[in-house]
Amino acid sequence: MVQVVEKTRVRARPLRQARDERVVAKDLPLGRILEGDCIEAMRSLPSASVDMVFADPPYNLQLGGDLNRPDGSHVDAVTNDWDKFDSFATYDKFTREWLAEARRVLKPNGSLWVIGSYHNIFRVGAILQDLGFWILNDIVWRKANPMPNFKGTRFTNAHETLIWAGMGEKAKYTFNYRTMKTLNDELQMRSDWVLPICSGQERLKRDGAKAHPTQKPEALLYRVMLATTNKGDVVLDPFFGTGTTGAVAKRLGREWIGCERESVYREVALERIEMALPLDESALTTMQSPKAAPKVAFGTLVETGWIAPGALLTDKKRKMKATVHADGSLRTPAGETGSIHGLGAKLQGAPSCNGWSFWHLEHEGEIKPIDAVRQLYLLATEP
Amino acid sequence: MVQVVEKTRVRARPLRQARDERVVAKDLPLGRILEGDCIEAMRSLPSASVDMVFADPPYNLQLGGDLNRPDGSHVDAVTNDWDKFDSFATYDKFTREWLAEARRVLKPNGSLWVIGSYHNIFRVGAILQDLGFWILNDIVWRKANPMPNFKGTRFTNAHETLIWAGMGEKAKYTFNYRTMKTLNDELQMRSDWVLPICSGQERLKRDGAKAHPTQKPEALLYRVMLATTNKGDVVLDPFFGTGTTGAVAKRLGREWIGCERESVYREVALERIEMALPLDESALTTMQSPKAAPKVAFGTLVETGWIAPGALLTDKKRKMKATVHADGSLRTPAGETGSIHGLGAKLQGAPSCNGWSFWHLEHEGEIKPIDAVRQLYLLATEP
DNA sequence: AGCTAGGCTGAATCCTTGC
DNA sequence: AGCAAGGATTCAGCCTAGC
Repeated sequence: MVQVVEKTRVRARPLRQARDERVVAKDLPLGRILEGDCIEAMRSLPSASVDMVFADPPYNLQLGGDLNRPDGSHVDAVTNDWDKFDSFATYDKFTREWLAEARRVLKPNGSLWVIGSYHNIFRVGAILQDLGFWILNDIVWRKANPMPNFKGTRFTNAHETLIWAGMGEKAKYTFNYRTMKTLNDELQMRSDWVLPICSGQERLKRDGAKAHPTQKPEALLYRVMLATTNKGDVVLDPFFGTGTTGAVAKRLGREWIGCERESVYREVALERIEMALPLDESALTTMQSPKAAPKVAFGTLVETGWIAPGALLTDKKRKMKATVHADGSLRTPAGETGSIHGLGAKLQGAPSCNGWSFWHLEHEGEIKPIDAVRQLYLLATEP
Repeated sequence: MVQVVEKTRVRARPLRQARDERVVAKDLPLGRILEGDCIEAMRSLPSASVDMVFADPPYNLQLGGDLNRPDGSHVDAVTNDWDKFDSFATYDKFTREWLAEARRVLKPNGSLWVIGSYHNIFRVGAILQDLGFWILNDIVWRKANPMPNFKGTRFTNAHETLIWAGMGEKAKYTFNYRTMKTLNDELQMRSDWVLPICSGQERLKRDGAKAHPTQKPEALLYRVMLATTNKGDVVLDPFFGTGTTGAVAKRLGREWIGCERESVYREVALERIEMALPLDESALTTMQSPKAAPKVAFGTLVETGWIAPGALLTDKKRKMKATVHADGSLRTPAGETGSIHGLGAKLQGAPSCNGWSFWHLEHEGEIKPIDAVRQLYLLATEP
C-alpha cells in the first residue's frame, strides 16, 4: 500500500549551530558567481554553510588526435585548456583540494553530487571516500541519444556516472523519497536515469557556436535537486559553467552560489538565469521523461537462454529455414547469414522485414512467431 | 543487407613470442580451479600467458565491525577518518596485489574485466589506472529486476559497474564489433546492458539455500566473452566462485582457469561446468571467422572486368565525376587522379573517405555504390 | 497548415599495415 | 621508429528547407 507521507529527513541539529546558520546565510553570496579558481573562491565561504554541492569538474579526457564521422564531418571535441592535466597525480591533487573545500563548506547534514565519466570518476570516487564522504548511491545517466563510436573500436560510450555522497556514515541527509516515487509513476526511482543529452533550444549558443562544450541538461539537475534538497536550501556549484545549476535552482526555489573562472561562461550564465522563470507546479509533469518502451534485442534472448544457439527457425509455412548462432545471427542451409530482420528480407527479396513476426519456432507441434518468446521474456523480467 | 563478417582484430606479435606462447599453453592448468588465495595461485602461472581476466572481487570487507561497535562514547571525526583510512588501505593493498598479478599473467594484447558496486569500484578503477591499465569502457549492468530499497532511504540500487581495460594506451585488444552489433539487432552495442539478475533454474542451490551469495548471470559473461575474446582464448577468473566464467567459457569454446579459496564453491563449480554443454561448431562459426572477409581491391574488379576501364563514376548526387583507369586509379575531368579513397577525400576536402560507398555507377537508370559490385563479385567467387 | 527529406551534432581517451 | 597509404566506420533528435 502506498503511504502518502513525505519522508524527507528532518535534520536535528544543536541550537547553537542553527543560530550560526542564520548569521552565516546573510553573509553568503547567494545568487552570485564567484570569479577565479574554485578552490580559492570556496575558501571565501564560511564553513558548514551550504546544503548541497553539485560539481561537474573537468573530466581529464586525454583525447588524442582528430576524430571524423564516417561521412567525413569533424567531431567538435573538448579541447579546452581547463580539461588538460599533466598526469593522474596532478589531477588527483586538484581533485583532493576542491573536494576538501567542498567538504568544509557543507553543513553536517548536507550532501555532495559529482558527475564524471570513466576517465575521472574512479579517481574522484576513491578520493571522496578517503576524505570521509559516505557514498549513498552511484547514479548512471543513460543517455537517450549518445554519440556513437564511429570507428567500431569499443562499446558506444552511452552513459555518465554521478556519485551522491553524505558527510559520513552516520550523517543524515535529505532524500525526498515520495517526490521521486511520484516522479517515476509510482515506482521507486532507480539508480539508472534515462535522459536525453542537452541539445536543441536548451543548448546555449554564443555567436552561433555552442557556448560551452559540456552543458548539462536541466532535467538532470532538476531530478538531483528535487531528490536531495528542500525549498530554500543553498546549492553550491564549484564548476558553474553556463549555469545549469543556477537556472534549475531558481526554477525550483533553491538558493545558489557558483564559482567560474571563465568570464564568458559567467556572462552567459547570468543572462540565462535572469531569464529563467520559477516553475509552476503544473509544468512539473512535463519534465518527466516519457517511459521508454522496453526494447529487447534478439541477441538478448540467445544470451539469456530463451532461444538456444542451434535452434531451427522457419517462416510460417515452414518453407524457409535458418539456424540460430551464438551472436544472434541466422544462417540458412545454403549458407546465407544475417540478422532476423536482414535475412528475412533477403530470403523474401523484400526491402525490409520484421524478423519478430517472420521467423517462427516449433514447440510441441505448434509453430509460434519468435515475438511470442520475446513477450514471455518481458513478462518474466519486468518488475 | 546484413553482412555477418567478423572484424576481430588480428594481433600482430613477434614470432618468438608466439612460440613461447605455445610452450606456455601446454603448461597452463586449463580447465582447473587453483586452490588457496588467488594472489598466491596466480603467482604459479607464467607471465603473459592468458588472453583475458574476468574478476568479481569481494566488495570492501567493510568497515563494519569497527565502526558499528557500540562503545557508548561519541566517536569523534578523527578516529572515524582513521578507521576508514585503515580499512580502505587494507582493501586497496589487496586490490593492488591481485591486479598486479593479473597484469603480469596477461598477454600484451589481453584485456581485463572487473565487476563491482559503488562500495569498491572507484578504488578498483583508480588502482588499475595507476598500474598502467588503460580503461576502454565502463559498462553498466542495468538489472532488469533489482531488489527494491525497502526503507525508502535512497535510490533503488539497480545496477553494477564493470570496467574493461587494455594493457596500456597503445596496446591492442580484441573487440568483436560485428558480433556485438549483430547481437544488438544491428545497432552498436552500448555501454549500458539490460540483463536480468541470476535467478530461477540458473541459480545454483546447495541444501536448499543458494550456493553463492553473488552468483552472476551467465548472460553477462556470455556477452563479455563474445565481445572481447576469440575462440580458444584463455580466460582467467581469480574469484571463481561457483564458476559462471568456466561454464560460459566451455559453452563458447574458450579455455578457462579459475582460482577459488572455498572448497564448497569449487565443488559446486566443477559439477556445474561438467554439465555445461559446449555449443556445436556451426553455432559458433559466424561470430568467429576473422578471415571471413576476403579483401577485394578495386583494381581486382577492373582487372576481372566487373568494372570496365573508362567507366564513369559519380558521387551520389552526380556532381563529381571520375573515370576508371586500367590500373584501378581514377581521374577527374580536371585531371586530378588518385585511388577511390584518396580521390574521394581530395574532392570533398575531407581527411578521409570510403571510396566504396562514395563512388557510384549508373546502371539502367539506377545509381548504385560501387560496393554493390564488390558484393556481387564476392558472391560469384565464393568457394 | 502539415509532412518529408536532408543536414547537423553530441564529454570520444575511435585504424591497420607495410615500408 | 615514423610515415604513407589502404580502407572501414554512426545513432537519435532537432532544425531547416522544400513541397
